Amino acid sequence: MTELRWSAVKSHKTFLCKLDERPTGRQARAVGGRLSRFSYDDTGFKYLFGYRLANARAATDEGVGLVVSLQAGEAMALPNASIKILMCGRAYETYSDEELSFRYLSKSPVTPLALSPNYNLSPTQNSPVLRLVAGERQFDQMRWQLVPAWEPAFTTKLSTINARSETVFESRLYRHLVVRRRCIVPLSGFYEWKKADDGKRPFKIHLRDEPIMSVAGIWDTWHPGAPEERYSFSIMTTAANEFMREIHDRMPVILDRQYEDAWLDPEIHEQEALQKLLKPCPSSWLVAAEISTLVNSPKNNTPAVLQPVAAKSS
DNA sequence: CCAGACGTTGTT
DNA sequence: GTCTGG
DNA sequence: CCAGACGTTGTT
DNA sequence: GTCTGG
Repeated sequence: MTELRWSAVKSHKTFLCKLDERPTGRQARAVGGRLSRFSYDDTGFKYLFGYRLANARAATDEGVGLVVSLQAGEAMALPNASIKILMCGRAYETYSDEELSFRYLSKSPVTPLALSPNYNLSPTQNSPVLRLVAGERQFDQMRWQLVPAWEPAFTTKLSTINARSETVFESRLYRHLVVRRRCIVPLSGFYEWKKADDGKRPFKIHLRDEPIMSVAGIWDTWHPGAPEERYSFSIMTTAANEFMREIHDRMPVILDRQYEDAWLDPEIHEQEALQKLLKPCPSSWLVAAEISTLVNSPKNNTPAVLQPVAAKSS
């Protein structure tokens, strides 16, 4: 029997351990901790919550998954264990219809988008997106998190809120989109969380000299032509520039205004030409301010989210 | 041929 | 839908 | 990105 | 921990 002591655990939490051998129900029952909510199947496998079942079965080649919950400092004994412990975007849009139209269409809004400020744009929410339709710039509301056309429902389990610019031309999922379906996501700014000893500290990042940044994106149509037709998009990411590296090692691709036309033009297909646009913007374009953790919950959508906290050395 | 992946970020 | 792996 | 859920049987 | 939802 090997004993584990979870001294690092600060509060009640659930862990996934990986065992070389499956504990029997009796042993597992005897070890203490908070095991009252396990269930069993008829082969003696032990589960906590339904989806753990799949994890446990999938792991049989390398060991068996067992989920346990312990209080801080609680110990738990496990049989025959060389135990491995598997413990292992957000943005804001405060511009108006008018500001958006003058910035990108050089005119008043023809078909108003009826925008209201979003201080906490989160994945799966809609955002106005600029693309070229029949040669004309056009805004449409699209869902942030690209849903591939072949998904049976307008949702996906894939992590498609971002697309890595370094590999997007090789990606089975994205490569045909980056060649023909590019778009611009107009953001007032975006948020990043900086890891610190005391947890994650959120920052807002925006352009120093412009109220709106043009973020490179790709979009797709789900069930094209059908009544339930929907649009969705993904934001291109790249390595952090020197400025952003203080906060995070990745950042969105912010386009130079002179390259916006090229990025939107669906007739441009050459990878080399497009790849040149997918670079980190100059550090001098950006400013950042630490904000409160109010931003953490997507439910908080008020101007207070943008309020800087007192300056602090980092 | 069919089955299964297709993605990102961050952490160990 | 399209590609890779078995 | 973060927040929040994550389960069953039987009984009231 | 993993997964889903916003």
